[in-house]
Amino acid sequence: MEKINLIKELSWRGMIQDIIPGTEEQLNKEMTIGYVGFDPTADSLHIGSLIPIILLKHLQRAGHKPLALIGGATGRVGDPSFKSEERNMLDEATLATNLAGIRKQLEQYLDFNPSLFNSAEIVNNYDWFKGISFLDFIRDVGKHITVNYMMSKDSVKKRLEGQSGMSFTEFSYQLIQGYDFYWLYKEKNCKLQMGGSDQWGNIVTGTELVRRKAGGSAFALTCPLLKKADGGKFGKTETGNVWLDPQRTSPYQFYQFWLNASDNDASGWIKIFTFLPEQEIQHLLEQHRAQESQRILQKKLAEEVTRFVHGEEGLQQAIATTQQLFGKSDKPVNELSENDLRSIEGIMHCTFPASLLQEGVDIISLVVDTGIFPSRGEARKMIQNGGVSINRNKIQDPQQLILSTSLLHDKFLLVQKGKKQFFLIEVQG
RNA sequence: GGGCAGUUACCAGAGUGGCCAAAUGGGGCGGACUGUAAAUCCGCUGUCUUUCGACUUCGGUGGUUCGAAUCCACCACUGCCCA
Repeated sequence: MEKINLIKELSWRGMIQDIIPGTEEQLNKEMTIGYVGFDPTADSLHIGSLIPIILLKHLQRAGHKPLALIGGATGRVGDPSFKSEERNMLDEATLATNLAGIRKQLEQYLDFNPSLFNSAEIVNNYDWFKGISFLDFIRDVGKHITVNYMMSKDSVKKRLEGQSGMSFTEFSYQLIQGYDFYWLYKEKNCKLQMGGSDQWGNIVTGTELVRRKAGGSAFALTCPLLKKADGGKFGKTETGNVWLDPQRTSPYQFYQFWLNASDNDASGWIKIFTFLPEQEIQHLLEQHRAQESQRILQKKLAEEVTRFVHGEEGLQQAIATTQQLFGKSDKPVNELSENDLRSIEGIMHCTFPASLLQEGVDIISLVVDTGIFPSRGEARKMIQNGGVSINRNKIQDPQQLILSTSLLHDKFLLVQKGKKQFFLIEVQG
């Protein structure tokens, strides 16, 4: 395998925000063990965690050994970095399920084959923290770092200036995370930590501990935090977070998320979230500029990331569904075969008693009884705003009756809430 | 322990006895335009309701008043300053 220069690779992709001098030399010198921490805040990772995963993946591809640290201990405390308020602490049971879920996911994305010289590994910082007493910790670790140093961190300063204050628990967080790095350095010869730029302060505390307590040198780099070009939060859709777990976010929804990227976002994201080589990306960018309405970038981006996360099969499903829902939008809906309708993956299915349709049901009752809308008032408002369609026909009149003659293949109704949220009602009985 | 300031809808933040379901901004959602984009414009944004309207909300609990987010008392929480 030809040697990839990790730093060069990451920097053309725009994935380096801060880097400790000497990191590149260290990586060129020897096979280096590097780690990234994952927060066990849910039992699935979401696309925000995709960046750390990709960082590890790049590390592995460059011939170094990736460690994924799951924060079993730190998850109990809560990272205060740039959050305006203290986070809820997780109870032990939730934490355990979350850890298991995340572990399973990580195993899909990194190569854990133990015969590999640089096989990935998962570690849980609870394993080393559970044996440390508070006294030991403040004596052996706290001793090396001054409060002045800790307070000078931007993440801490912000909270001290803010309205909500900061508990000692949160303040200690950087020491705990710093100790992780020290422990991994000593026990696993891990010399590199990567993470989002909001972690920079915590990471540097770690390298500081390695230097003062072990007399060694440790390295680090951070990746810019992602925001949408319009300043919005990254990774949200109409329906909430975008998860990696196909149970929570179907491959179709996942694919749609990327497909909906704005031009500005897509050009940055394609470098970060795909492994395509520089030349190919340059080429795509040019193509896209030439014919913006074709959305070449978005399509490629969605394709690559969906394949990475959900595999070829998930991708094909997602594309098929997309074409059924959007691709034929100028053709009449009844061209969709029964099979097409059934195979539409990732949209919400609901059922409705057939008998009621014989008489005709008013649109509002239909849409509320199937759970598509939570209340009649809301459904009415949405219809009055022109936000509801049945079988691709916009409903104009909130009083409108839906009859069984509207059914596709005598069974289905395709309901749209807004432009992009689809529901398939199947009549029964 | 003492002094001061604060607690309003998803967030920020006005409101200081009736005109308050509560200004404004942001966010969210929908629509138009477009390329399932961005920008722009328009509508909705406490709950229920076809309309009228009904009901619940301004940290908590009591009180004053015909009437309280607004006044009073106590409690809780938060921030700042002093010890």
